[in-house]
Amino acid sequence: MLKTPAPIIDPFEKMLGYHLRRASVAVMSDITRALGPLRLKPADASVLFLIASNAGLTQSEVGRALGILRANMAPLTAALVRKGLVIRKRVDGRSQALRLSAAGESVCRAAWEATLAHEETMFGAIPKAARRRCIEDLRAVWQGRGDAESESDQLDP
Amino acid sequence: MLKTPAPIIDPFEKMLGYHLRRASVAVMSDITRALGPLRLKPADASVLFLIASNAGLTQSEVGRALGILRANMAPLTAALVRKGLVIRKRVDGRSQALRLSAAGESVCRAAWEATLAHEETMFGAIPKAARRRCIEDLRAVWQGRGDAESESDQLDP
DNA sequence: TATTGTTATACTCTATAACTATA
DNA sequence: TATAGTTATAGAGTATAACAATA
Repeated sequence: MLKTPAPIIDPFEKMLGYHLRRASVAVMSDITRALGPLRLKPADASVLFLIASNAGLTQSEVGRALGILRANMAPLTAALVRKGLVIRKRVDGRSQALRLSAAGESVCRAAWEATLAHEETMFGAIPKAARRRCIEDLRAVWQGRGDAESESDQLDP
Repeated sequence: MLKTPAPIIDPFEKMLGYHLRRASVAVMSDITRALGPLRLKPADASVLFLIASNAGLTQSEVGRALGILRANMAPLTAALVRKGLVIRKRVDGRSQALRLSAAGESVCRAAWEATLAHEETMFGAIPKAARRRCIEDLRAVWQGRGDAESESDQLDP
């Protein structure tokens, strides 16, 4: 008889929170890798995607929609401007409207392709209908205010 | 006519990865709050849960099962031992078998209750069957090796 | 030669506080 | 008085490298 290592009992078998966390870590790791060649981090790409769909949003509005604090939006946005991907325009004396430059549009399209490919890599095995249901359930989870830090202004209000 | 702020278009509507991330952040925030009174962080609780179900696992085995690096398991375990929740026993000259102390059992039970309550708070609106399917899909996502760092030894092999 | 446990350390993310200038 | 943007900084969490002791 071969001494096989005792199988580990999994106490997390029925915990959605645990699997959510592990999956999120794996997904973040893969999307980071996928965006690497474009010199974008996931947060950068999310900002590009959002202002591509909503030209003219201010920095604060973008931050609120994405759950990124103003204090962290400042250097993030500054870096995108410095790279020539995003254009800032004072609209109000204190607010900055954001839009993509031509280069930004191009990089944004590439990032979008990479993201779609990444989604297929990670979730391709999940039937589309199940994926859609999962998305709606998860949206309810994070929009349902388990959050404290949200100042009440998010996507899809 | 009242000037209503233009509704924001959501480019992440069909992205499972994005919703996974947002939900995970909300869930981590809430479980951190729920475990706070027990002076446990989520990683601490996950270690307690695992060795409660598998007394005698070594530090490295626990780390591999939970996706925590050996280098980070060392101070984490040391803190649990210092608090009197976990007992270390040299089993091999280099390996340490871990088990819960009586106090550890008690705190672990309380943490388990808190976690179940947290799961109901966060996911109570999702029907059990859908929750179960979601868990299985997510398990496949993170066990499916989108991961690089995993040294191939995880729960439920 | 590979593994365990450990220390030290670096890096990224996220959070808080404080400030200014506008509204 | 509240908001936008900014800076500085602190704190988690996670990562790598190196080492001693053991298998």
